[in-house]
Amino acid sequence: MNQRYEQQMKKGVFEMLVLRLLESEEMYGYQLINELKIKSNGLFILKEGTLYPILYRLEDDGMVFSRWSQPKEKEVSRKYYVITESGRATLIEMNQLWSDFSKHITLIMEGNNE
Amino acid sequence: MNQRYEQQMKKGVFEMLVLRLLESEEMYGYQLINELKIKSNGLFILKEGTLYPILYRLEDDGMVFSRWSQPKEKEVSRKYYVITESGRATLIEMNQLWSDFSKHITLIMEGNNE
DNA sequence: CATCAACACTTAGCAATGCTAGGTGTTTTT
DNA sequence: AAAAACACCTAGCATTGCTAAGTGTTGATG
Repeated sequence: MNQRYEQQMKKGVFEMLVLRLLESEEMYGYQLINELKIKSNGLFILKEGTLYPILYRLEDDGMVFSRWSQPKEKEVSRKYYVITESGRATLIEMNQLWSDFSKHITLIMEGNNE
Repeated sequence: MNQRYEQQMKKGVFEMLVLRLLESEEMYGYQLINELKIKSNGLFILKEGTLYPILYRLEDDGMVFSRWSQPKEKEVSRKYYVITESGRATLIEMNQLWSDFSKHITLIMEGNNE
């Protein structure tokens, strides 16, 4: 099938998923990509050129804030992202919205051919 | 919540939903907008500027073809869209993909905070 | 019967977002 | 020493939904 459709379906949930991962614990960019890949069983593989702009947007919107780690000898400095109260509140709403959507979509897709 | 997130979530399933409606019976543009609105309980309201480009894309991709109705006296001519074999096959794949996505997303969203 | 809403289709141009493809620099593996 | 992996950044492109405009018809409203 056309790869385009697959990509389009994935769009729109990336921000929610990233925020969801950050709800559990603060993470840095590269880590988020790996965690999402693992947790989604390889279904959601974010590209760096996709993730970083998402993080900057979330930060602009006040959903997260970032801090650079203080690396201990022979460690790279990493930029950690931390979810804010506003981010947690938004995540709850996103989750609700998602439940609604998926319920309705499933209904339409499985509906009888009347 | 930011309206942006809502819109983004809806993107990506519009084509699938339109194709699903056309699977039941041929329809014209305006009709599709109303049917989707009713079937989704007002959740998915396609704008004309969104739907028509979708239909043209589906047609370009060979998922549907269109025919103008021969209006009987005092009736407007309407452009009906009919799903093709290729469209039916793609719809099956889209449906499978959607099931996969929603399953994984729900898992991540509901997963324990480990 | 004039006006306005609803029906029905079309499209140019804008905004948002994911990706490509490049860049920088560090650490680990080979 | 070289290559791969880690970690971050970003300009520019492609796709897609929407705004806002246009055309023309039919039906309701006063």
